[in-house]
Amino acid sequence: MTAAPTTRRPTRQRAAIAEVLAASAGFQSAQELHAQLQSSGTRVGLATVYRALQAMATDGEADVRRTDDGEAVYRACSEGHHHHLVCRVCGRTVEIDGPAVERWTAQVSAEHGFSDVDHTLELVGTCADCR
Amino acid sequence: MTAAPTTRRPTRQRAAIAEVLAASAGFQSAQELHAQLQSSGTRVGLATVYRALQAMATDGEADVRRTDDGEAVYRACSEGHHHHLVCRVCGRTVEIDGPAVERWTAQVSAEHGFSDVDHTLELVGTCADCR
DNA sequence: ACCGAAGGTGAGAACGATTGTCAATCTCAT
DNA sequence: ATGAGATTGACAATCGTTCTCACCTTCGGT
Repeated sequence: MTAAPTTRRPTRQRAAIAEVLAASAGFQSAQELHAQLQSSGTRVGLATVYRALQAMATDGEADVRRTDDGEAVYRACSEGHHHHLVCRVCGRTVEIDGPAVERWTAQVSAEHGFSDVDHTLELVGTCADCR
Repeated sequence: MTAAPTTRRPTRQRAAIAEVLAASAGFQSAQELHAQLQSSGTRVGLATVYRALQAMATDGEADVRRTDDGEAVYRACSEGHHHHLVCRVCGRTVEIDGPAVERWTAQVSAEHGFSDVDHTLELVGTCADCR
């Protein structure tokens, strides 16, 4: 859980995947990432994308989350994080920053004796234009 | 997404499913629930179990959560809306109530002109016992 | 109580994301 | 350069979940 038991070698594919992941702000599924690589001309197998993402998640280089329909989505771990307010009709997305929420989560976590707490917050509503 | 426009009829199967769900304390997958019904002699189709659980979740009668491997697990929802603090190691779950978060989301939503905003917040960390 | 209409059910097929398989390929240390 | 072992990729195999469709129930009117 703390170290990488299996030796991990640097490869062209891993680098490409890490790069694409780091380049985008939000969470992406393995399939989306694979599609991006394809369209950018980088030929990488889908299975490899899955394996690389899992490895990164295990090594703490990526965050994993499950969408409502069970798809696994990944995000580069170190980047600053924010949340999204999504319109359920047109899909418009607003990035929001929630210092208040961050503070609250930290407090609640501590109260229950939890450490290394990560959080996911998503707001879904109807935007002014779609009302 | 906000109301249940489709009329929902009471049936033997729905009742059985709701009962089993209410009878157990923790989260269960649709498959586990189905197995329980089978062994207790209640004959219900797996597809029906899935449909019923989804309906209950939509109607706010059940809580849904995704396990790390993407399986959907359900639990009877006591009442009111709350969030979860889940241990990433042992899966222990603490229900938390976040008036501060509720307030914050309402405010942010209003600021951006969004209405009927729903939110999902999940905290994942390592509990004291698993540290 | 009887009927037609619309929702509900169940068995099995279909789906789609993810994982396993295995020969070919690539990296690293020697 | 070379051999050992990690990595890759095309494809098959899993497995939870959803779809299809013919049959069964419940509901509202009569």
